[in-house]
Amino acid sequence: MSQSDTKIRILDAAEHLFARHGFHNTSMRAITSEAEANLAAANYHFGSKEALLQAVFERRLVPLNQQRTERLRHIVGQAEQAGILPDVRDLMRAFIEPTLTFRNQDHGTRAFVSLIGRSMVEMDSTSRDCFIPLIEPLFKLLFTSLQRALPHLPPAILLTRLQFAMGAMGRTLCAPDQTPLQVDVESSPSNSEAVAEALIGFVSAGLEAPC
Amino acid sequence: MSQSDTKIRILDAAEHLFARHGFHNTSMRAITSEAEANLAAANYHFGSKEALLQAVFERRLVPLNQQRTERLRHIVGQAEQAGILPDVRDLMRAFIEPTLTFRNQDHGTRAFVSLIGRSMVEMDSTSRDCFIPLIEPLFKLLFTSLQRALPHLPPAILLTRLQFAMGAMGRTLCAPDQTPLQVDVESSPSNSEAVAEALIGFVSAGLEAPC
DNA sequence: GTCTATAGATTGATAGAC
DNA sequence: GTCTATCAATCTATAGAC
Repeated sequence: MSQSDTKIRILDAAEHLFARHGFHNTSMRAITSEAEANLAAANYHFGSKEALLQAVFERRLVPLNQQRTERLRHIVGQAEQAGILPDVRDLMRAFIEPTLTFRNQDHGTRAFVSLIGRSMVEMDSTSRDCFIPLIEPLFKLLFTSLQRALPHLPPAILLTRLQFAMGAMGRTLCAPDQTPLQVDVESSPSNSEAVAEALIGFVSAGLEAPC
Repeated sequence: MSQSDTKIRILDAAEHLFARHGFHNTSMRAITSEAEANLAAANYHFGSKEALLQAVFERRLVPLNQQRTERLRHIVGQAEQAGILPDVRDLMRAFIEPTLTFRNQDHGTRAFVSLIGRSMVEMDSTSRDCFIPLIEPLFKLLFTSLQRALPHLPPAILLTRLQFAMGAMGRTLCAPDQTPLQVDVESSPSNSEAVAEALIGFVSAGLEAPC
């Protein structure tokens, strides 16, 4: 075959292991082993470990971010047409919800969303060098859209609050099921939709808080 | 000398490098090099790399958490005595503020606070095994205190929201100066106090949001 | 495109002299 | 307690047969 599915199996395995253990704590051998492929094949297809990470990001993040961009533009456009301010909750939902919907597609996208969450909160330079260029235009669009929704809020304050929101969101995407700090509680919202709605409500309230 | 300061220099270097590059991306050689100590000396004093991480956590986190515990207990006690509900902002300030105050003491504590932030958001199992047992009792106290402040809120919802707050806080402690996703903005709140107040306002608004 | 074999560097940890 | 020297394991990446 001209395009072997080995390449895809390696991408899937890398996605899974980078998400679970992080970039530096995942070896090429672990990836090719899980992919049932050869170590040399991975370097043949991708060139290096870092280039493999880049490929993992690009495969899914480009279409996902396009979807989010369109939703944001639509909300801002509709509000402009109606002569009203865009709604903070609508904007944050446009940014957050596609990620969670994406998450529920299959095991691959599920792992990918964890990787996104990890990349949003980690400081690791390798991951950030791959991730930030792919997310920055969308982040700027979100920022300017929120400026329209909250015209009274100083931009510097908005930016600071948006960083808080990214922290809350990143941690949630990274480990949505598990409760990292356990507390005895009957039941926590298990399904993604409930967590997403709770997150949207939380960050919207924080963004809209009085100054 | 019976207790060489080599041990302390190694602790300081490990604290700094673990905070900046993470556990797995920091080598024992990098630590001993920065500490101007010998590789074998580090293993002599601490036994292993993981035990060194444990020692880094314990040195500062135990007194810091004791201070936070006392502040939380004081707020709950005062409210109880006055026959009113404790205030969410006061509770979150008691949890967050000592960390930032601690941060401004010297370069060592500054690096340590970054490490705490990193540990709050990362999934890495090694760091978590060392960190979680040290923070869990305090986290449970914060949770029960917030339950008193927000008696109408279902515990499961409160727990979910508290996880969001931990994400926002962890990311802030991890990288308070730098703006990971750059946006052109005149000036963002540079000093720790302003960021801390913004964070307290953000998470309190999120916790108090209607259900 | 896929494999074996291996180069070349780096890792955590330890033995043993002083 | 501190050092040199080194072990054994692991890592990324590549050369070369098929």
